[in-house]
Amino acid sequence: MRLDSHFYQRDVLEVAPDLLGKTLVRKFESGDELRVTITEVEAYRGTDDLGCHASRGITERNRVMFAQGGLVYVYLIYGMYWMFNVVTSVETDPQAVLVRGVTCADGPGKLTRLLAIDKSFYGEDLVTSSRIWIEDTGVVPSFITTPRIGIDYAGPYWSKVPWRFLMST
DNA sequence: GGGACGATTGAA
DNA sequence: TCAATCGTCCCA
Repeated sequence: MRLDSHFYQRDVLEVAPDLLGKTLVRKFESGDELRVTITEVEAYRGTDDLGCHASRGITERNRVMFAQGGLVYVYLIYGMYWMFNVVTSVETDPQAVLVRGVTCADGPGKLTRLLAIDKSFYGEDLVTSSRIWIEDTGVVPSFITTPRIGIDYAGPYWSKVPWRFLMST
């Protein structure tokens, strides 16, 4: 069953771990569906979080983070990889979950390549989209947490907050 | 208008 | 350890 807006419009620290074990579905124009299980995510939370793109205020790139939960936030990194994020919480509260890993693709850049996700998905609504959405599976996997990856620039506190969630079963 | 820099990856 | 590669952001 497809996750609805209530699932997404909660605090990112609740949504992020809840996304583990869920099924990310990508439906192509050909009609083929690629279904993968989310295994690794990271939470980015508000303007105080120096690791979060929203920490420097609203910009052209991050504006969708300030919209309601359930929308897709996609951006290009290192000039070659698209990062797939799920916006959470409510309007004006900028939060997002970076999906870092799924079954069949063990990295954020690899999974967007596998699922053919690019800038055209910016602002896509996971609640109503016909080409990408997330389904509940009824499975509640156990998980572990670690600091987030690749954000040393965020300083000693924010670079070490244990907001990376990894499925452990 | 110009320069620095990534929420990464894969090869040396 | 290091290059690839370019849109975004910030300063001038």
